[in-house]
Amino acid sequence: MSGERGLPPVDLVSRAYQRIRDLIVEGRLAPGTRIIENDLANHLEISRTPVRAALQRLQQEGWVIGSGTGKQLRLSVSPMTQEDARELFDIIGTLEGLAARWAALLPSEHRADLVEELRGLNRQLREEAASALPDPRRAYELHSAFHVQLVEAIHAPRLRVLHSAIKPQAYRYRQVYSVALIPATAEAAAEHEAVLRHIDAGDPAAAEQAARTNWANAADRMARIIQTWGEKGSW
Amino acid sequence: MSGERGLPPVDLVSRAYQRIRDLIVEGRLAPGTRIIENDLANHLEISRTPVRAALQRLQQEGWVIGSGTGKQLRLSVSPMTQEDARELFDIIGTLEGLAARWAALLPSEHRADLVEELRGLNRQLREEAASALPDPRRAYELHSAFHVQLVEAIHAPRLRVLHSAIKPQAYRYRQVYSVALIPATAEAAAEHEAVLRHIDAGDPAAAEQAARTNWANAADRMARIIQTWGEKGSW
DNA sequence: ACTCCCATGATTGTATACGATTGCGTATAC
DNA sequence: GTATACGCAATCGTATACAATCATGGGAGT
Repeated sequence: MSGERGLPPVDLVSRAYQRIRDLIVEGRLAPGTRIIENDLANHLEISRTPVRAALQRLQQEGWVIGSGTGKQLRLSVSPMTQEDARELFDIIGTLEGLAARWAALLPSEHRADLVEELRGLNRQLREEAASALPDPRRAYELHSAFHVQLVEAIHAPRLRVLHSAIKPQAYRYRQVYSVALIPATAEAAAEHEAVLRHIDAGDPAAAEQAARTNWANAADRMARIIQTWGEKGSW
Repeated sequence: MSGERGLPPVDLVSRAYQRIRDLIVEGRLAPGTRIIENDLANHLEISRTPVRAALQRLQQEGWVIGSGTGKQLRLSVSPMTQEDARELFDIIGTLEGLAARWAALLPSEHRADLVEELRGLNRQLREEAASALPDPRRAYELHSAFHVQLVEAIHAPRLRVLHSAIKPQAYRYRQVYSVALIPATAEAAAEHEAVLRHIDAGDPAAAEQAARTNWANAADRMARIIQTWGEKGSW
């Protein structure tokens, strides 16, 4: 997804951003946890400056939330609620719907290549889910790759930035209930296939609708599962 | 919209963000202009630290763009191009379409209040455009308020944040060609009215479609004007 | 005269230092 | 025993100092 191999030529704030985000996604920084710049800086073995920059970005993207009126604000990890999940999934569905629409408007040659590539990913996803011992991490990677590639394929910088900022937050929810979601992979793959079919046919409206339906269903599946809360992580 | 008349309890980075953004919107920092942290800090009479934080936020929102592979990156004001305008308007239309959809799903009482409030704004907008000496600033404010209030009305924090980050960038284009756009205000107001009618009727699909159409038409109007006036800063 | 190399300046990334504000604990007074 | 006030520790915002890297220009050599 991010694919940043190569440690030296990356500035500390990007790495801090990634690492803190991972801490949150993995649940090691549990929802509601108070965030102290100093502690994070110590944990990451860097100074407060890059941590601060990373935190500001995380705050703007909604990973951490600031309380306290303006001045002396305190940061904490954004809580995970059902309403938030619903809003999140709806927004992503809308954005990806737009991506699917644009994809269906590409020249037919590009469309064919794209559909072929995504069909490959989708097939791998199906196989992984149907295997005897499904690997949640690999399923996650394949699932994520499908959606990322779809947005990546159209040349739309702003949409790409938005999507890359928001979509991982859905995977935060997905991660928590990853085991419970494995059985639903087949449905998801089928929905993916529907999107691809409409893109292949060059039908923008249908492609958009299919993508939105996919995420709406994902929201439903998630809502059904949300019952027990994530436990606190120690780190 | 901004309306932060300088109470002391506002941190420097927020103020720096606002001021730099205003510089960009007003065109005093022209598209393509190279950005030097020190110069900005001197100009704003603060240190580099808050400027840096503000710049990072501006970069993430797409106001400034960073070039240079990873390491030693240089910032410059994002250029204004026709493709960018098109993408921007489409994205905003999609987001506001979602907002309109949700608005149409509100309890009918809330809907009535909302529609009434927005009708008021729309009427003021019409009057301003129809007056003998239209004030572009006031038209801008009213127009902006309409869209902001629509999104504000539904209780959707993430959508609100997204909208507040993206929409002002459309007004950057709008600002540049503000004079040329005045005659189009009547059309815009009519389209607004269509959105309100569908929200009032509680028809989510129609409301969403109307909002998207509004922004699609806005994109067309903008494209026509850019065509004749030329793009700024893409070179 | 042209080219190449080195040095100096400019610009950014990172760390640290300092002042201010806030929340909490404790001690004292009622 | 309880409540309030005072003080200290914790944390954050801002400034400044330092290091690293890149560009640019001038001088020397061919």
